[in-house]
Amino acid sequence: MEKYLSQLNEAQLEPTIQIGGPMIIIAGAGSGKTRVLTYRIAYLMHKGIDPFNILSLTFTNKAAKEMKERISTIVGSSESKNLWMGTFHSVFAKILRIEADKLGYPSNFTIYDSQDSGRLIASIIKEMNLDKDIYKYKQVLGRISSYKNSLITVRAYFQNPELKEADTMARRPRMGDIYKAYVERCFKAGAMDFDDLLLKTNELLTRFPEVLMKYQNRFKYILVDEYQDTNHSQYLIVRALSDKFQNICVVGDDAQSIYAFRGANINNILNFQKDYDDVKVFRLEQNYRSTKNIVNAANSIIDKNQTKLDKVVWTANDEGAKIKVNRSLTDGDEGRFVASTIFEEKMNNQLHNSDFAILYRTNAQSRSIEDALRKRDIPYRIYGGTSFYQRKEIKDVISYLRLIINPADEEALKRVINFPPRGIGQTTVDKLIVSANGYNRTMFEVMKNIDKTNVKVNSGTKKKLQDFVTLIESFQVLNQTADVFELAEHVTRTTGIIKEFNKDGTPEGVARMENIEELINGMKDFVEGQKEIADTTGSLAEFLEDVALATDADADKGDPDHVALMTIHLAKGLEFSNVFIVGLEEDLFPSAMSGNTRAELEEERRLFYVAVTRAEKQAYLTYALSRYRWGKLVDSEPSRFISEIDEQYLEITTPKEELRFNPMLSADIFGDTPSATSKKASPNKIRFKPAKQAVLKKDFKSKKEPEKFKVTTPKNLKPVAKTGGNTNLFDNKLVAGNKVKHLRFGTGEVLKIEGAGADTKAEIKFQHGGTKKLLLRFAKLEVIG
DNA sequence: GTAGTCGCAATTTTT
DNA sequence: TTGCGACTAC
Repeated sequence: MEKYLSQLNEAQLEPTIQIGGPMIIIAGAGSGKTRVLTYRIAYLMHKGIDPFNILSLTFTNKAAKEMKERISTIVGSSESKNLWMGTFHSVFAKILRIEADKLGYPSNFTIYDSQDSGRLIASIIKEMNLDKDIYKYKQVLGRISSYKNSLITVRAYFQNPELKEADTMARRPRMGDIYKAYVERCFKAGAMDFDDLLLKTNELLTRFPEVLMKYQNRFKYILVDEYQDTNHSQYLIVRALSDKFQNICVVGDDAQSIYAFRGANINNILNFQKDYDDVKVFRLEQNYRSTKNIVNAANSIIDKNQTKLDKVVWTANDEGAKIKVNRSLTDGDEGRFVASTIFEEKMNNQLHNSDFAILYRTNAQSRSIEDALRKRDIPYRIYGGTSFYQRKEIKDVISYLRLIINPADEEALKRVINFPPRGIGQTTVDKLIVSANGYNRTMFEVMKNIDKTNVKVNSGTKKKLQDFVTLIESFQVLNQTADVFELAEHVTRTTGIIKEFNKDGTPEGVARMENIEELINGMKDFVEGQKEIADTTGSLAEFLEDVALATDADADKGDPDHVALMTIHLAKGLEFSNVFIVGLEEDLFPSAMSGNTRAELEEERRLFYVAVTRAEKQAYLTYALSRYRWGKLVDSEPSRFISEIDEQYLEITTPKEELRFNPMLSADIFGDTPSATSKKASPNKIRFKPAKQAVLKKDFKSKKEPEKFKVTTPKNLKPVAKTGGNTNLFDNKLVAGNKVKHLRFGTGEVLKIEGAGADTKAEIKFQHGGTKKLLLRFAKLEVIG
């Protein structure tokens, strides 16, 4: 143990060996807080505290797993195995299963993911005959989620006229009714959504003092990581559990609070000292991760925020390289810039793919980056997005398994009752739902007792329904003896899922098959893995719980040497040698949705801070002048965040090719002139338009746009039919065989056209100067025959 | 009841 | 651009 403690600096050591009492560790980015947390837990155990009495709550399952592994190398795995470690959701799901009967739930309750919740809400809105344009299911879901996170139950909702009034003002007077129906349907289906896992835990601890006492006595020592991202519901759980012994240690960084949108309350960390008596406060301010340039640049960003704790992050590391800022014409160019930079850096400095990460604000941005990486044969992996377990085919298989465990699970039932198609259509399903609601029974029960109900279906359909019930029941029997792997294989075969995806030889079908195979292989690993863990049985129920709470950040498979692509949110807690932060444009980052309040903008700024502080050695900021958004090319302007960084930490780079090929530059859209002399005169300046002018400017621009493109497309270039009414201005096409004249390369013949839209290229054989591929939107081509 | 086509809305971020 | 829901034709 001494050996480990000696690795810590003094600021780290103090909180590590502080055993009892409430304490807060305010840990700057890269200050080694994970190390402090792990060593602290190891130290507690070293001091004789039973791991059964330690609860450690982390932000992701992956973080928990890694921490557990590190602890087991210090104290041995037989000890560390008994630690309670995981996300709020996974830890309390386990506890809720144990205590489920107290709340009237079955212990095998299903966990609805957001997709299940969304579908159920959409279905309720439809059943209530409400206008789906006013009651958008996503907004309704968000609203319900925030009620739950604030512990506003259905009853509390109806007792508080203000809430109802607020929803009525928002033109959604029936919100409370939807909420009520949703909660009832979840309960009837034996299902909890993500928010329920916290809400019901609170209910459990408040309604049953003896249960509270039991867990207070069990969790004598509680640690919470990423405390700045806890919501009210989580806050109350922590408070309740730590109330007796007050051995509560929270770790966090207010500057990295980026989850307010899902209810995280930054005040939890800001007010921690008021919540407990004699709070010991520790600060970790030395950054071990990044260069001086990066740390200082990040500090200059976060300085712009008003709401923050007092803290100065510093580093003893090298000065390092400046942050490179790159401007591109389009998102496609941005991708190419990133790919070619990675390519060159790898060559020049013997770096690995895994030394690079590309971070973006929204998942939709990954596409253009992917395209460019693929063209350069750079292996990459996308984290997040539609995760593996969200894929249709996977959810279908999982839904069968969920039904085996819990036939009341309505969302699972609706997914697979007619998949693969077995002649049970929407009409029949609707009848079942109506009947089930009428009898206050589950759909499955209605199907099973169809003769005793008022459901009117023809005899053929009745037979089909009964067959389906029998099918599921036969699986349930098999589940008594078979393990997860065997069961899943049986299910996919007998239901015809395999056949369904195999029958069309389409690439999609093949890909889906492969995904299902991967799932089943994963089950095999799960079965094997569980055998080694003492207190688990490797049951289907456990597998499903893992799946329900798995995040894509948890998965770690495939070739480890890849470039990582992910949203900034997902990157929190990670570090990479070289980091690209792409899409630094107004209305994208900061997001257009966040522009209204100071608080929202500050959260965006913290997000930017998180992004920059991921980099160890080199950070790149990129932005494009125009970008495809929902299929249309729209103009963008540089993010205000770039200009908020102190200029001395930046290096502005603009590739030479852009100057050469880019007629847009000569259109003087920056207010710069493109001449070499003026470039020299202000090499490191980006001109920023004041944000306030943004709206005006957009109007102005949209009128000017056609003008701009005349520059790129000479008048006598024959326009070919444009697609739809879509204003895709790049669609003027050449055809192979055209004779063209290029300003620099002279005359030539078009050999072929490839690509589409903004990426349309022409391969042209010039009379002098050989064959070249030119991007049409850059090349000044004149058709001469 | 099914399958195929069409039109429209969507993009923040996730346990 | 994609994906989903609604509509239509068998």
